[in-house]
Amino acid sequence: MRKINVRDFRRATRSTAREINRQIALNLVREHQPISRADLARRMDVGRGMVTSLIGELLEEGAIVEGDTVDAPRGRRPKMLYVRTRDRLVVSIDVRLSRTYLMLGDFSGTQLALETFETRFSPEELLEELVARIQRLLRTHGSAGECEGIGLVVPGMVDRRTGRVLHAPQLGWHDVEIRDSLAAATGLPVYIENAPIACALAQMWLGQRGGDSAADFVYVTVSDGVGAGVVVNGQVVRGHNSTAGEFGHIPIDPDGPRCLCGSQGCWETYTSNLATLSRYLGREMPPPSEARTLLQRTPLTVPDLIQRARSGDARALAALRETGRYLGTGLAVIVNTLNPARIYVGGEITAAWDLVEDEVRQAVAERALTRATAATRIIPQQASEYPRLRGATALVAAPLFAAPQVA
Amino acid sequence: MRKINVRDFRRATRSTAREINRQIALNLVREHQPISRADLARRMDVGRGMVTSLIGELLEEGAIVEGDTVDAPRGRRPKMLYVRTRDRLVVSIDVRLSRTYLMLGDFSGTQLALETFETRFSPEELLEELVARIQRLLRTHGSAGECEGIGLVVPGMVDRRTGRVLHAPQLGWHDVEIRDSLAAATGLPVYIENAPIACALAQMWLGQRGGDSAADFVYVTVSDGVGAGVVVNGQVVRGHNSTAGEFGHIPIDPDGPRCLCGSQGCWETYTSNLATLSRYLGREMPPPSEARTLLQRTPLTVPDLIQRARSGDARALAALRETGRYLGTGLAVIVNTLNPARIYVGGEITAAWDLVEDEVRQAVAERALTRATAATRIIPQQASEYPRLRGATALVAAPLFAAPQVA
DNA sequence: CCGATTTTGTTTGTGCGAAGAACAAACACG
DNA sequence: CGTGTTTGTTCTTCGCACAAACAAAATCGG
Repeated sequence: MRKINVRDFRRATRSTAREINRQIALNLVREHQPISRADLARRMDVGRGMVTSLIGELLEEGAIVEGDTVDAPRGRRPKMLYVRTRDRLVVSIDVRLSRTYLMLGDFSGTQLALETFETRFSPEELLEELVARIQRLLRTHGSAGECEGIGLVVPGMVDRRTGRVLHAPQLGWHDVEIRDSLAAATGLPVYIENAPIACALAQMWLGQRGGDSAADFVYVTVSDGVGAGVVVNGQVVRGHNSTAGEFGHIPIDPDGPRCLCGSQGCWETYTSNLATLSRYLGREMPPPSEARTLLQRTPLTVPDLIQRARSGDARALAALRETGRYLGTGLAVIVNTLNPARIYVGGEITAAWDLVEDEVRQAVAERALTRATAATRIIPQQASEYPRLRGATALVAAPLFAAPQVA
Repeated sequence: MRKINVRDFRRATRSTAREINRQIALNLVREHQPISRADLARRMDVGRGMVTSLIGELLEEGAIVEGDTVDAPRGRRPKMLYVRTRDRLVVSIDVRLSRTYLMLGDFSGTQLALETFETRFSPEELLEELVARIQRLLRTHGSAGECEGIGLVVPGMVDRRTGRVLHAPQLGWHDVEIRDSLAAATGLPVYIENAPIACALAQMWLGQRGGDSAADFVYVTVSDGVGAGVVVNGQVVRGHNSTAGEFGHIPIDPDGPRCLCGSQGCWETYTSNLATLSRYLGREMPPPSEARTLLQRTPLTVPDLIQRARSGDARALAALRETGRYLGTGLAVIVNTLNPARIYVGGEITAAWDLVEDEVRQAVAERALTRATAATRIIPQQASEYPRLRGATALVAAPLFAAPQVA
């Protein structure tokens, strides 16, 4: 039950019904491919005639392709339909504190090429490096298809309308323009988004097919900072100023460690990678001013810590478990306030999920208000799946499959 | 950018475009009434012919009414259009811990009759009492119009599909069926919802016209418990198990007072009415087991406390201010995680808003992550406006104005 | 006072696309 | 090789957006 925005609505025109049905057909193909026209007609509850007409348009504009005819028990054998993905390329970029990842993939998220380089903190230098590498990638792999766009994921808040990076503390960026410059330099459409939201989009659009793609879920990223991408009613929550999802700074303990945000005892100060490492090293969470440099210089990483825990280092295990417990405490807040169908967790700690899962679950269960919410599925996503790069891909691919905006 | 749910979609049919445009026209009338057909055509960017046809249908089914012709500087004088509200009645019911409120009003929320009685905690007895009173109300005021439905607001979680009250601690209800019984006994459609969500709906649908009805806001109710109704992208957030919005139990201090929920230091234990009163009385927050009875027996109420504060009782003022500060701490969580355009606050404490506003604002500003979010408008809604009863009215009225579900 | 002008509201054709029926194609089976 | 079955196409009907012409009701200017 949505309210119509009387200041910004989209009236139905002659072609609106067609647009709606076209997108439904496209999404049904995406979800059930390979699928025949007749099957599609049954699923959409329309005559086969209309499907022929819809599919005809989709074929013409190259959104889907016709595959081979396939065997059937009786009657004429159907020609199968597929979403065209293989020759539609996407450049996916993940800018992180340490390194920047650059991937060339296709619409389904399949990786064709992957390279990384040390992140330039100056937006101009980063732009220059990116443009050069993108052009080289596209020259090298140009035969594989046409590039439909660039997805750019940054660790910070992004204004979706203007494309400006409002605030990215890890990069030291404030109100930085990069989307339009990159688009101008490459001649390709560029989509920019903050990391947790992009990860949520990837889950929504590139999650396993037939997999119960929930309309209500949260993707929590735990790494240098802690953030979340929230999906409600099948839509990403961006908020009024594009800054929704900042769960990293919910208070856990008013007397807790100082946080970069200026407050004390934020969730982040208990569950970020730095927090976990500090716990292991037996020191206090370092003061915010030293945190960033320390993070870049320290030889020990969370994967190292997990390695040690697995090798029998009891203190490493304890440090991870405690992070798990605090992680659960924060997740309980999400569970109670948003009641998502599931929570996906991304970040280095997921590599140790078998070690910390019990702690996380228990902490959630302790604070969850109902039995149903206490049982909320919490699903780790391994870093080896490159969730942020998949998110960047989703940024480009998703708009072509989204429901048309109506009313 | 919404994802189409391939398991539950609504295909566009011949009449879909008409439905969409009909609802848009209806909502434009609602927002800009009195409005002429010609003006409507300009706002919708269509020919006047189509508006004539749309309005013809809406008039026929009684959704809108034609008013008098009105003066114009030049040309033919337009006939003004209005949403039909005066002779469309709604029974609004607000079940609270102490008393139950019963209102007969019209579609615009205008009150025709209001009565209250002591809440029966037994669902059967409550149902009986409600049915008797509703029938009497409708007999007495039957001449004013026809009743279109009953809106029922309860202090607890409600499953919207089944209409069952999942959990209402204040009433001691667990998985109670009342919607269908009430519908069967009265022959009227009954809509049931939990209080904060209903208040949010009222804000969305019955908020002042021309008032910037935001698509992203949160309605926080502070009274015996603390809850919230969250609106994102113009839609209420109910969550996967209809339990979203339970902000009352976000942790503020792990060493804080025990809470009814079994945890410690929940927001509720610092900002509920009981918390404020306990603070004034100089005692610890009472243990959960005694809380409910104490709350019903204590002679002192929050309005009393506000009265004392205004009369110069410094300790009363301090207690209220501290509640304000904690209120702000919790609101900051909402501001950072959901980034709403505004937050509405309802509950007894709003009567002292001038006394506590500074504390609230400051606490929010301290923890808000950006300047924009720190400036999030926080708007008190006085209890004298009966927000929950207005919410009950909105439950009945809103579905008739909602955007048609498409794709 | 009467025609020109302006604005509102209705009516009337036209074309897009859903709805459904009829038809053609492709295959299995006896 | 006919018959039945399923897929895919074509064709007709009808609702509704779209646009233009038309009728109605007011002001204005001579």
